[in-house]
Amino acid sequence: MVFTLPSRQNGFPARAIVATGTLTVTTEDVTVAPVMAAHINQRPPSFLAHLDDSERARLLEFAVIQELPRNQVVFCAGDPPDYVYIVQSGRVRIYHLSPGGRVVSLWFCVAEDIFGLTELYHGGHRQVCAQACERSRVLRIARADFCQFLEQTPRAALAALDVVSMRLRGLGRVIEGLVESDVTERLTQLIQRLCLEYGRPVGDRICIDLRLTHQDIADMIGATRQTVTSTLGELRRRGVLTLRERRWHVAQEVAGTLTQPAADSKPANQAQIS
Amino acid sequence: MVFTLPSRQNGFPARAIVATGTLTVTTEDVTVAPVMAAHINQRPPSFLAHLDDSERARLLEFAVIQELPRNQVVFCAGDPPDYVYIVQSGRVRIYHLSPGGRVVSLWFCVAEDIFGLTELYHGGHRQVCAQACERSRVLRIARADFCQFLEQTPRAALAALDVVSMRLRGLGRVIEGLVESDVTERLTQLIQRLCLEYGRPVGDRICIDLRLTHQDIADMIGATRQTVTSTLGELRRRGVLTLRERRWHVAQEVAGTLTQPAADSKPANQAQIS
DNA sequence: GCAAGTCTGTCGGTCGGGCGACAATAACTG
DNA sequence: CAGTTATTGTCGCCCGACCGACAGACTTGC
Repeated sequence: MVFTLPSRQNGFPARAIVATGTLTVTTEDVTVAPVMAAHINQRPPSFLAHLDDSERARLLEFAVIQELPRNQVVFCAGDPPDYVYIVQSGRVRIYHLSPGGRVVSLWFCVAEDIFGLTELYHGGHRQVCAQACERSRVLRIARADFCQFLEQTPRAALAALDVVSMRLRGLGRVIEGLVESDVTERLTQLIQRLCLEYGRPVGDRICIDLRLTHQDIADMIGATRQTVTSTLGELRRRGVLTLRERRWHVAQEVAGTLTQPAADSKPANQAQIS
Repeated sequence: MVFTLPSRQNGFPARAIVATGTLTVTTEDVTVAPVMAAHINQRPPSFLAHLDDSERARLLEFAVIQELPRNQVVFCAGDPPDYVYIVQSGRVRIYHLSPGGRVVSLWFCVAEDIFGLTELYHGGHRQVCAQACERSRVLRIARADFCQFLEQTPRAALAALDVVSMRLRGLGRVIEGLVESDVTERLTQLIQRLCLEYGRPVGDRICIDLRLTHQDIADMIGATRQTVTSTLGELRRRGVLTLRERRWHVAQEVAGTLTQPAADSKPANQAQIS
């Protein structure tokens, strides 16, 4: 059973293995200069990582393992939110399907990430769609069970709050980028974000074990496939990006130019007291 | 002490009283045809509304009342997240200040809304700014106290989760709009959203007790002030909006066109099984 | 291993909307 | 009430990016 989306005739091709050790790099991955190395894998602790062993064991009693073939849709906007999911392996894309048929990727879930909990309470129907980017395995937990677990496990509820907060902050940044920046800048910021969250140091560079098509990237930064292609090409031509042995390298000075995660917001704009 | 932002020389002028009874309409408010009336004030229950009396009382023991003059900045991106706030009266804007000095409004907090909790745990510094749109009163709770309260009060933690989830969904929709729609559409959707969240039935129409400048609106939908002005004017000219006695009226068929809150996502895009 | 399908790369045409500028009106403030 | 400041309304220029189209490279499945 393979799903096909209206906006493109094939399924989603990205199928990297992320955040776990194994990785199969077949075509492209993104690499960054050493200046970034210190910040690599600053990926926030996942939901499961917040729990201790006994809590985790208790939660997993409710769980059912579900195998997802590539491109399998887990749920779709409008579905009743009957389950919560935790990724064991693989990668799941959370996205909107706009009325125009456009895919708008919001974020990816990798190992240990939880998804589907946003609509738990007053959510009504699902607001977003979830689809496996690659062959994946997820744990499925019934909504009622999960709610009960959260009520009995304060730390878990706070963990969930933390995860959702993190995503909220992420989307805020995306909005800021969409409003403020042009495609080149959004693309640069995306590369940096991917480095920080999914980067893995390889020699003096950082490798991202994602295999995203230009269309995937376009869906993430709100651009068209063509623009992404040409912008990527232009960055390469300008020396900002270089493509060697099918791997992307980012020039050091550019990585420096990119805004750092925490301390960037303050300096540029100072409110004046009158 | 009045704050002025670099991007505009004056402060923020919006100063409506919202969601509580009192209202001072001086210039403009938005009104919608009766078709919407059934959905008015579908504003999700606020954080405080989730709590019972004893829980609320216990929380308020930690609280300190803080009066905010108009345009007072509560916190700014980069600040340490030492407090959580609950609005008692007035209105607080949560926004990003982009490197270019642009204001990007994410959402507003009105009576009983909580804000500043997104950075409670792994947030590091504040990611967003908060500023009183008008004279407001907020309750300030120290971070440690609030954390402790959440740990001891599972329902409160879930309430917080619910509130943050709601906002997450909201931002997802905003992103979808930014990617998919042009300014006219985004503006229409904004008006509808405002009707649903802040609308108050007046006669056969619905009144929004917000006083937003075109600039405010532009900051919310990612457009320029000029474009908002002309788009608003064009909608009026096309009969979609009419400005009578300084109040906006939305034609009924247009209100019908607008996507309804819950059941809109399904019909347009159906994934095909291959 | 060949054929079908997918992805990358490139090129004009077109246009929405940003930007600067300026006038007119409305809203505050002393 | 008068002067100042904020807000609305309008215009023209111009650029970034969308859109359609197509060729070549790569991947995948039979």
